[in-house]
Amino acid sequence: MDYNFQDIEKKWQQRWRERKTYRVVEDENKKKFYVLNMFPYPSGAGLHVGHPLGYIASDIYARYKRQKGFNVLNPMGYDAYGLPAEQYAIQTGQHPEKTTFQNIDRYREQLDKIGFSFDWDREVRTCSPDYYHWTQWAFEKMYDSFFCNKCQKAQPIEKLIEYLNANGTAGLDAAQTEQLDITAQEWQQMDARQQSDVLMNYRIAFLGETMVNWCPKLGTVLANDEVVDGVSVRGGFPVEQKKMRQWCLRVSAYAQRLLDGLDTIEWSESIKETQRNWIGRSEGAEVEFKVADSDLAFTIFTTRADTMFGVTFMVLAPESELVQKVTTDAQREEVEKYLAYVKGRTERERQIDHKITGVFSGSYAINPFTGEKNPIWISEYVLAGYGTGAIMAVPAHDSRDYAFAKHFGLPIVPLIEGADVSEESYDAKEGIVCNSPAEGKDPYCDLVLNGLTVKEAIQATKEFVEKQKLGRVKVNYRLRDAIFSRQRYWGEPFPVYYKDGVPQMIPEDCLPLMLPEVENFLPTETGEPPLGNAQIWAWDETQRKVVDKALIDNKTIFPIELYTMPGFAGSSAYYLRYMDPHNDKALVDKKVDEYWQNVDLYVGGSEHATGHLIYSRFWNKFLYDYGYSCKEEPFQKLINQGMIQGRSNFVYRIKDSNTFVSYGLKDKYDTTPIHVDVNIVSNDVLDIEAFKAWRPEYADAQFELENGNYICGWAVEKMSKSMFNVVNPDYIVERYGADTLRLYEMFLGPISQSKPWDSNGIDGCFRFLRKVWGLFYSRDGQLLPTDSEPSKDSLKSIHKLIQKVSQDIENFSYKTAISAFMICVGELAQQKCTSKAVLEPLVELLAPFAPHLCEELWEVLGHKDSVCDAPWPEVNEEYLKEDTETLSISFNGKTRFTMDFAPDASKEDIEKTVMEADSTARYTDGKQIVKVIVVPHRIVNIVLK
RNA sequence: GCGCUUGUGGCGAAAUUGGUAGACGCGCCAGACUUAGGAUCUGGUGACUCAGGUCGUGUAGGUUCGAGUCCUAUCAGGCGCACCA
Repeated sequence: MDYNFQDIEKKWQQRWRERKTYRVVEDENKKKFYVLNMFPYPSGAGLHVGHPLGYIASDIYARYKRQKGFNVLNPMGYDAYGLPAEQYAIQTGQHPEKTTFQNIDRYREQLDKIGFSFDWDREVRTCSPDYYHWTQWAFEKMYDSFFCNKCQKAQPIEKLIEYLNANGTAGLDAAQTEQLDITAQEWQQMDARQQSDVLMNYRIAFLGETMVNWCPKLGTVLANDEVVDGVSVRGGFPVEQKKMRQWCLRVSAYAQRLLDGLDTIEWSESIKETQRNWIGRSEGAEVEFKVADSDLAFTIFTTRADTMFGVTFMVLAPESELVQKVTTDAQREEVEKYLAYVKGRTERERQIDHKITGVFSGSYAINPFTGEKNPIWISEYVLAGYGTGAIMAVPAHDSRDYAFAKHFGLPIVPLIEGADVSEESYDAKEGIVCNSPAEGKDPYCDLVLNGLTVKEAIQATKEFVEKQKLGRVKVNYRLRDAIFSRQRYWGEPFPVYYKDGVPQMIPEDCLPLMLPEVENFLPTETGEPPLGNAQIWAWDETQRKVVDKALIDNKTIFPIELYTMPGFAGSSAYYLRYMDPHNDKALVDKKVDEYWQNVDLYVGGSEHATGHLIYSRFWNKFLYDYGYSCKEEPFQKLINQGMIQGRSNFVYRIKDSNTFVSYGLKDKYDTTPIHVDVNIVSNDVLDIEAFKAWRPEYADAQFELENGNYICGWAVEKMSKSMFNVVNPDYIVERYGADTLRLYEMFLGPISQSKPWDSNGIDGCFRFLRKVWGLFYSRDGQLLPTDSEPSKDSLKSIHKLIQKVSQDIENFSYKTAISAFMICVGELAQQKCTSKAVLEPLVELLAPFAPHLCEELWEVLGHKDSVCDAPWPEVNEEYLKEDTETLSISFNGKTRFTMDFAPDASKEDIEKTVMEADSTARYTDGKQIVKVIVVPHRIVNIVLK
């Protein structure tokens, strides 16, 4: 009987649905295991074979863990807010919700065909109100919090208010936008609006006047990780810098904890490193410089405190507020000209060409270490957003300062013994310091650095700075606060209304604030975001509900926020919601959260390293501070699946003709390569009839063949519609079955590596499953399994397999596990094994990989329950033992001969026997054996003299 | 520039603490069965070769009885950050 995968798969998918095989409930008697995939954005194109890669990998692991006796949570849902649906809505007027739901249905249909063990009762959609209820709730919590630097955690804003009432900002150590200096009395005398502004400076979700990445084409702001090379990731439109009042999240407050947490989780080194880079911690010192002949002073940040004596000029960022203050009248005209030039340069231009530009301000700063006057320059090479927006320039030991100094003819003073700075700066942080003043010689300070190493000098200078109160030791981070507003329709609305311009949160018990209906998804004529088109969009404080905005009276009825939240809002805590998706009292019940804890295994692409994977760690840490999440890190182990690229096929048309030549003959003619749909090519052989039918213009095409076949050329490219290289999983499922697809995707190569989709090997996986089938049914449909005693050989084969597969799954080496299956099944077939005692563990082991087939075979073996609850077989070492062990005897790294030993022969026995063996002399040219080394893997090495 | 990472047959790739390099699959070759087929099954398949062997894991050294694996240098590809002081 043939392996009829179509019937089998249909049958079991239906049973799983009916029996709710994959439903999971909290069970205190079982250990939990939480497996999660990054949930997909349901795009209109549907799934291609790249999408399920990670899902299959995690599904195998989930099923394995379940058989191991764990209570496994393996949920799936949709990241349903997103730009494409909105763009489509703008073009067609179709509501994004409709498009999104259609796409979700399509995804679901495709996913169901692959046989995943998802618990669909736990599905979440970020766009559904009972989900975004908790996104809004978290936002309100962040609004009502500040970050205490001393205790390194979020605290209720009331605590801050209490503190301000008692002390003002004196001694306050909280994460803040800018340093404020307010006395308790001043605070108490402020009106509501002023107090609101002060609190904004500390809130974790806050309104900030910040430079944002504004994308005019998309009509919205973008987060830093949504901009690459000065253009938007989505669409590739130019992005410019613009100052806007925006909602922001104080992610930077958590920089240190985000960094420290990396040491506690099992992620790949490369992705941890990417996050460390993005956080960009640097230790240094802030030093205050006074401006000569004025009351002004400013602070610079440096990581090279040891170079204080090599400062020859200062540089301010053009955007710095100090620029106007330090510019002298004589220089004003030139400075203004320069500022205008900088303003005209786009972010992109600044990133691409690093032109050396700048202007002298006319003022001088006094080096607190030497009393020397250093000219203050203004240049775009100093960034406003990093450190203090001002630097001390040490041209001898910083290449950028060096280039600037050379360009403008400023002095260069080397400070390290033997450093030659005539051609380039000496940037390395090593060597012995010189040129600092000798002891007692300097009227300004008695710091002696000469003779110290750079590292020692940095330390000594930092201590000196702290002691003399010239500044302070400071840690700086590159990580910026996240901009949290988007000028779009299709996103979570902010639960915020404005009373006299002061933001107010909609009461927690009135959430969710539902996304209003609009007629038009474009910005309004007055330039408001799309929500400006909503008519029913005002908050009535007395009725506590949303009302028509015509009623706004600014007494009890107020306008609601028009911005919506960005894409990462909904994806930042979804893993918590899966634990308790139908709870309408809390994001997740405390008890339930304590059961599931956090995600044990998270699978997804590495492209989210500086986006989602930072934001959700931040979000979770915030919730953790309040005890809403019981684990500080959301994702314990992370596996990054590689991207599946497309493998395009080409046909070669002779120029100005309708004749196509096979790949091997193309060089004989002048040909043009043309992309051909990979779905009508198999093993690079073109299906000529299908090709003729593909496009009307090819209907009467002529072909020049090689050995009777038309061979296509190929190339690895991005999988995309325009290259005709998109392989749809439905097609593979139809032709080979879901189990073959699952097996083959895992057989393609290591999960974490990017690789092209290449259907050339899929037959091998299909053949393997058919061989498995062949162990159960003979060709004429007879059932083969019997209760007979298994042979020693077959027991050995299967126990070897148990050992190997168990190890490989734990290491995510699915490919080698499948190889082991192939070997074992080959051996069992050869042994004509029919014993249930062997076939049963085989089915148990294979079930995570090929669940449909194994359910069927499990039933064939007489079981009534589902194979997912079958126990994971245990290896019995007894069966693995050999009767005799053949040892290879080698010297000089080569095997020379072999000898047989009992498997439990001792090392000494082996040494003795080899030493005395007659055959030895034949191979050793009469040389004497001086040493016999017994090593694992049946190898004995002898040393000759 | 800094950081991370990967280099093994025609291809995708295996290889426990250093221990028979190339498992397994694809492709290719040969054979079987066949009223040629993109079917199935069996065997072979790193390269040279005087047929005994020799050489082979990007390159060059080193440690070792023994190196894909460890060390040093170097080359090439991929990814991330990048005027971050």
